[in-house]
Amino acid sequence: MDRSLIKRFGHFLAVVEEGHFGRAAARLGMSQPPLTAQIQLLERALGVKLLERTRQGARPTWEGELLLPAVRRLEESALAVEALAREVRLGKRELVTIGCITSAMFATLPPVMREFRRRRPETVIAVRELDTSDTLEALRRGEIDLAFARVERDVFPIRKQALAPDRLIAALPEGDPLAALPEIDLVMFANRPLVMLPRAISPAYFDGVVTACHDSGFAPVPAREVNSGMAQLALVASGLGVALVSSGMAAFSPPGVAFRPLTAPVEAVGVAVAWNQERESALTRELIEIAQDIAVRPGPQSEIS
Amino acid sequence: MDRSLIKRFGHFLAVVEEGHFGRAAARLGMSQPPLTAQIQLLERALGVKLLERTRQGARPTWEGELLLPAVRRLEESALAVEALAREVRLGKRELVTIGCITSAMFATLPPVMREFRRRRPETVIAVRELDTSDTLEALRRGEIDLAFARVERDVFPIRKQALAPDRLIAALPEGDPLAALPEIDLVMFANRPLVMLPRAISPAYFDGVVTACHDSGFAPVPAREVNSGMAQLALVASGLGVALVSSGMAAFSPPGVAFRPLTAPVEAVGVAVAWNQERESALTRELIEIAQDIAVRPGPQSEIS
DNA sequence: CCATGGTGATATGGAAATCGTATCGCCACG
DNA sequence: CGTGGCGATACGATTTCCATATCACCATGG
Repeated sequence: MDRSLIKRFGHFLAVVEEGHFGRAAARLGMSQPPLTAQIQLLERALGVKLLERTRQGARPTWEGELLLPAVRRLEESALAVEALAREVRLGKRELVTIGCITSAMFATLPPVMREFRRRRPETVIAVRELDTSDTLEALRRGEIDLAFARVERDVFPIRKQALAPDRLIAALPEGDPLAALPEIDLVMFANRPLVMLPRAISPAYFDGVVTACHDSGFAPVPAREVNSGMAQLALVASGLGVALVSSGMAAFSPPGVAFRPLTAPVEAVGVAVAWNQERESALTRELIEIAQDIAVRPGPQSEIS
Repeated sequence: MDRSLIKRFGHFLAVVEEGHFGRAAARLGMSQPPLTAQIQLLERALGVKLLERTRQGARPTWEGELLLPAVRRLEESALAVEALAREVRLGKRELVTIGCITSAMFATLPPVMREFRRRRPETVIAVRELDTSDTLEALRRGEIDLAFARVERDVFPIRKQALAPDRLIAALPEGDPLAALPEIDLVMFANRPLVMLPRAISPAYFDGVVTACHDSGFAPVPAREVNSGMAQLALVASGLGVALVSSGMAAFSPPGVAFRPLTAPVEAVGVAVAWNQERESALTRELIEIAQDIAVRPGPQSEIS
């Protein structure tokens, strides 16, 4: 979208709230004719008639009503940015914060935490469950010091160290005929709705799934998008589709979901330890070392059985 | 805020993502000098320096980093409006968005989803995993239409209908001596570090835990705080403490965690269905009715066995 | 030490966008 | 039927934003 339009959504909101072009114009500190013109430009750009002009003033059309909540959220987002900028304009304890994706929560994280606590019992560790893209963002901002996530490559200033390879497995609703099989040929998913995480959350996961499907000769049929691995499995449990998930998710054994290996194993980007090289500290270096040591010689806890 | 600024946030994002004014300008279809000028105007308007210019390019300042999440949300809001306008232009599609806390993801949600899908197969349902406080916020903002969360009471405009009572159970690291017991007397937790969710995330949970401990004659010894139920269990699995969790969390069977009932049952605020009465629709009313019907006569899926 | 190249910044003129003002078209209402 | 109030059109003025030319600075390599 041409971002110039965003300004005009403010105009649209003003007219809706006032129910009158003249009063809305006054509120916006402009005269009525250019306001009319701006609204007309907006309607042309969107290809949607937003306002019904009547002798008694203006009110939103049905289409305008549908857009209103989203336009209000846009307005609220703008106000939130403004408020935050004001706060920023107008200010850390020996604490390490680790961000961790859900699928690594019980395989990668616990052994690292135990070893670190053994070495430095006095250091406080906070854990935040985040998705991969959120971990990158949080690392950049310094909200977390370290992350266990599916980071594919270094992106300055974020560095990563791969810990172990991973693979995708199939998740189906219990009772699904395919669940009777010991393993799944991916081509069986060709006509099934596939519940996926958006690419923005984990590009490595998303691209891996799309590639695997294409390699099996079909394009994935996207079902609903969700915002977390748990929501993804919940939709599978609800019978709304099947999914490809990283093997770590099987650790949760959620009710209503059956996991099956794929006949032709599909590699996935494994969990890596990631950190911000511009915010490196002795603590983070030590945690990285521990994570690497544990990856080299895994204990029983880090294996799926 | 002058809404003209919003356009410039897009410029800011482009520079952050490219790390280079020239490449960002190319991406935005403009030349580099006016982009520099626009960013400068934005910085002056906000009174905040957003970018650090170096010989290697540009990267966000600390203040810029702090604003980034809000700016990204603004961008997402703009994209959402655009996408919705496109959908509206092409013909209406019915969509319902449900927010759900993790512990209700596999007990409360799936039967409701199945029944709703049976009745209205053409309606699209989106699911978002959120914590209780986030669901209230999302309901107010209209980002979700309905929520399954531990909402204790109505807070205008949010209404809630309790679905079923719940209780707290003990979560201990496997191998912990107490895990050998069939049930736990809560007083045994008196000197153990207790991993808890912050009160902001779920006041009902937090107050329930504190009350239960006091009723057993001790004050809880707080261990680390976490941002999600999964992170909470991960810390338990890591041996960093014990926890009291809602019975729904046992559904996950995470490795390294043993669940035990409490000798004296402790009631917890149960999952409720919540909605925004100012945004009620036929679809949300139907979902509420389904949830209530299922709560009155639960099927096998909604019980912990 | 110095020349060079690449970064963002400044200067300038022109095009495009947006505005205010004047006025129009339409029609519900008295 | 006249009138007044609504939004729309027309037009010139002003502001905004752009491309281009060039500059200032400095890390880098010879």
